[in-house]
Amino acid sequence: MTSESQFPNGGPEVPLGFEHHDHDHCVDHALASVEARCARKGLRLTPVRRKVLELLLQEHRALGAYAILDLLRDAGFGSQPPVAYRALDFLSEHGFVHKIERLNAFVACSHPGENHSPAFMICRLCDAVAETQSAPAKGALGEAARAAGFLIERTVVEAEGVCPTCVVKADA
Amino acid sequence: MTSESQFPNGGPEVPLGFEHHDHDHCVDHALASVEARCARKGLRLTPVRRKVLELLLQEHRALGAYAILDLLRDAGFGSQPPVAYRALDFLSEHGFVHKIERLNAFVACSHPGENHSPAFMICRLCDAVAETQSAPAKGALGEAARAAGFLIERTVVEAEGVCPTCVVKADA
DNA sequence: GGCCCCCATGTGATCTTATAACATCAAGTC
DNA sequence: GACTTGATGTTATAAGATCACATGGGGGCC
Repeated sequence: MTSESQFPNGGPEVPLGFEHHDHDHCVDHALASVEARCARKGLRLTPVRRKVLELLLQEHRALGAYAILDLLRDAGFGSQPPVAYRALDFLSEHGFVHKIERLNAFVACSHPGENHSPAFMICRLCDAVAETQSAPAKGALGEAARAAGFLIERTVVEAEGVCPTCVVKADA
Repeated sequence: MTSESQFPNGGPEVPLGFEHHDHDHCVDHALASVEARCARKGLRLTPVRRKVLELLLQEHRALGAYAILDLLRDAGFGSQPPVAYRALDFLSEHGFVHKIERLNAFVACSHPGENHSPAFMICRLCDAVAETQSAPAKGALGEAARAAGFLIERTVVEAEGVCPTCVVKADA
């Protein structure tokens, strides 16, 4: 089931960053990096948590919690919602995955550093998601917050639109 | 039920804009303004739609679709989810209400103009929501989008944190 | 007037997403 | 070896959203 569910939106040609890359390498690299960070910070990257991260890295797109749960079941883990949600809670609490609020779905973090306020570009045609950086506190929003006395702790920044690949397709 | 459900998060003192104001006046004004805009654009502000907008203006905070549905039922309208969702679809399509993705909830638009990309500040302690403007396409996000060839059509910008009132309370 | 079409509304059923509550279990501490 | 803590597993249920189909009201048209 894993394999035929992998690219429901038209093929692998528009992965997370809107570009091709050496995927196996990037998965391994990301996993290793997260393992190292967990070791350093004394976090327990247990089998379920590691598997969820690995699945998200492998699929390289936003997955709903229940899609993840299906994959977990296939991999021999528990198959009840809390299993997936707890792993996702842990991973997103520590910045290893992000929730895409607009899609009620999750992606592996594709950004190197630790502290970052991610921003996402979501293609409404193929559902591809790319992560980038934002600095919302620096713009109009930050100004409004300061003026109002509002303390920003976290920001959700998601742009919806059309990814480069789908722009080309639409023109054709 | 309408009245006791009105301020479940600690009282009316921190409404939409984190500040006091003449609420009756602001509701009437907003309703009239939306009516005028609908008339001008040939949009049908039907009784259900008008009621939903009025409820959101009156409560002056983010309400979930089912909370709205309860209020609609109390007001004698249909009580099945599509009733609320259809009205909300209409209202948000035309920018009269906004969905807060982070809360799966809806607020009446508190911004005058027609074309705007709203941004929100959400207090995690009292759930108050304030609307402001953002220009996400101008900052780091816009730059990344241009570089990637991504066409931004719409943005979700939501800041989570602590509102001025709750900052004071927390200090005390 | 009578007909038709469009759009909005109402309703039942269903689907998706998320959490509550409680039992078990393994690792670490004293 | 008993005790605590955090992770996992399972059942049940809450909360959010949509599908499919029936009804009904208001224009335009003849």
